[in-house]
Amino acid sequence: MSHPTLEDVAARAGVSRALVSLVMRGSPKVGKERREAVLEAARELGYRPNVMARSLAAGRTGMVGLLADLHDPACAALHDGMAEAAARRSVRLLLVGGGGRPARERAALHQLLDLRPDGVLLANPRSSASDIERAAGTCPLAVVGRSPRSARLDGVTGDDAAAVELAVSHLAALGHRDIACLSLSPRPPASLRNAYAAAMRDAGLGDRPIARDLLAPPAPEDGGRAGAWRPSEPFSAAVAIGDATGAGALAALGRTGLRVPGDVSLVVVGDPPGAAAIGVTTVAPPPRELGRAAMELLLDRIGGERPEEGRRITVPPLVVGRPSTAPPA
Amino acid sequence: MSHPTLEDVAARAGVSRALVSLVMRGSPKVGKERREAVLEAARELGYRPNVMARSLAAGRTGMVGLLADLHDPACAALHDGMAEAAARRSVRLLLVGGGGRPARERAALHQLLDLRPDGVLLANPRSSASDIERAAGTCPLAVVGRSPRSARLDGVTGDDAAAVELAVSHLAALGHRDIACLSLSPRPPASLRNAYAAAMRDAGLGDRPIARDLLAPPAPEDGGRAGAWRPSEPFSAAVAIGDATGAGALAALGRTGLRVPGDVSLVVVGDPPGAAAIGVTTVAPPPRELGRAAMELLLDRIGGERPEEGRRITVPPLVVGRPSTAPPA
DNA sequence: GTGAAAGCGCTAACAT
DNA sequence: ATGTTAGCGCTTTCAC
Repeated sequence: MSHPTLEDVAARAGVSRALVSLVMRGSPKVGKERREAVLEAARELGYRPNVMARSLAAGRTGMVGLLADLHDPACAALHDGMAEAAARRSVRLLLVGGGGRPARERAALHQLLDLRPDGVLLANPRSSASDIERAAGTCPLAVVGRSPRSARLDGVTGDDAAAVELAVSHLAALGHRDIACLSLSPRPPASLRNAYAAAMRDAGLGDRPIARDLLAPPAPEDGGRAGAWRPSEPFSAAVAIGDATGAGALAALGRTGLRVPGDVSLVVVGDPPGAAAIGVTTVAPPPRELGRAAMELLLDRIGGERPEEGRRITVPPLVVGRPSTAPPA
Repeated sequence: MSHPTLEDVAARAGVSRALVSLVMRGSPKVGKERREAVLEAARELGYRPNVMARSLAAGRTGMVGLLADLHDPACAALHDGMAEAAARRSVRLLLVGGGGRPARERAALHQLLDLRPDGVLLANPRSSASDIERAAGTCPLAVVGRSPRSARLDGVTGDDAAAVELAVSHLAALGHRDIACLSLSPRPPASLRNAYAAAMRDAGLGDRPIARDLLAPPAPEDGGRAGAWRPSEPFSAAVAIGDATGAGALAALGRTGLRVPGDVSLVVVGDPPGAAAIGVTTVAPPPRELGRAAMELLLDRIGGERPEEGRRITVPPLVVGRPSTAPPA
């Protein structure tokens, strides 16, 4: 028999279906005698409860859905943290791949909600605020990675400003004094500019404007040849804000004769793909921790807490030291 | 109403439940009039069919489960290929994270099977052959990434020997003549040794033994200082077999004065984490293609095909050229 | 074409 | 402590 049912087990153990159901759910009010008989029969038959049937009857599914982009390298650690927290409360974690594009994510979200999970976790969602709010009307929901737009939603995020400060103080502690700050964004948020300036001040250093690129193009007389790029200002270390900026900074440095970390130390605020492989120091909230916190928020809500205001958790950043940082030459 | 049911829709449209069910499943034998009324009512109510109830009644869930290790960088592309093939047949793809450790994978597999998916895909499974076979007894199953032990199971894999040959011929085409071959494995499979030898012969070159390390330690008189490692044999290019070997080779080259690709070109057979970020040329089967093929195998089986012998698909390797390879100096 | 009736496998009162 | 009875929301014969 490929899929024995509760009834099969009951028949084999010589008891009623309800009794088997109680045993399977570990009810304390079943005699030791019968319990063992039931367990024995179930084992012999290779019985496994049908989650669908159970959910339908119970009105809860016992599972939490995660919508995430598998291409995000932090996704695995995020999932680990969630799985860990879920396991502690014996909740099953199911993943559907959002895949980045909003249209695909929307479809995936629907697919997830159709399963009637007890709750939903959205990792770095790209969906519209209204889609997310509609979903939240359907079942408990928490957002991780970005701040949810609606104030009623629970969310777990990192703290970019704290990360910038930490990056600067890390470099300062290493002995750097000329610490530049890079951002691809044409106008970085004031919070980040302030964080950089404040951290430099705290370290007793003077800040400079946040730049999009610290390397001036080769002078015409150089003939534009590779290797002729030079720093537009002297600096021995740089903080690149954001994954894209980090990648760009590395590429830019690669075009110069500048060695990392020999000539310049580099810290990326964020967690770009391949950071570990490339050996670049990063400052970011540990994704595992983000996941754990989000799952806990969600489980609280599933457990019955229904605060009017969404709760927000901020996970402090951590420095992951890699070979791209060293004391100045 | 948070979750309107079929009945709610029926009431609103003034028809019977069965009629709504037919419409929802796109049956052709419903009058245009009533169909539109039903669709309208469903839309107004925001009706979404309950997958659980539907599966329970229909005896199929319309979903396939994927068990994969999210930490595997190829996982995302694998999933994309599967999702693409699944979407064409309107099957939902659900992921549960195996997480590498066999115990955890075992639990995840059970969790997946408890959902009664129409089929299961195992990506690089570490589970025991007996666990896998037991699972295959439960529902259609296909293995991707490794060859399934049992001959009765469907499987999709790459072709390591072909990849080695392709790597060698790629380097030969670039103009390399001294092409070494590295493997961390103490005794690489004969198929790989032969593939390397054959490819060298085809290129009109002489092969050499596969080595675990091509860099001799510094001679004692050097005082063991970094940068003193030297090639134990002259070579201008190397093929590293396997992710771990690739990482090791890069690290080893990093300890020397040897530049990549200036002094030596490197090709990794496999797809180590961060290969793209690091800029190392790889030769491997495109993971997306592996996923697509596996899903198609599975859907055939779900569709009713039940060949006695498991079917095997081999996806040919592809060269992904990156900066670690260049013509010899 | 349309509706009524019988489950799918399980849980959760409610009896006993 | 154990069995009985209704459903959960849907699909699927089978009559009309």
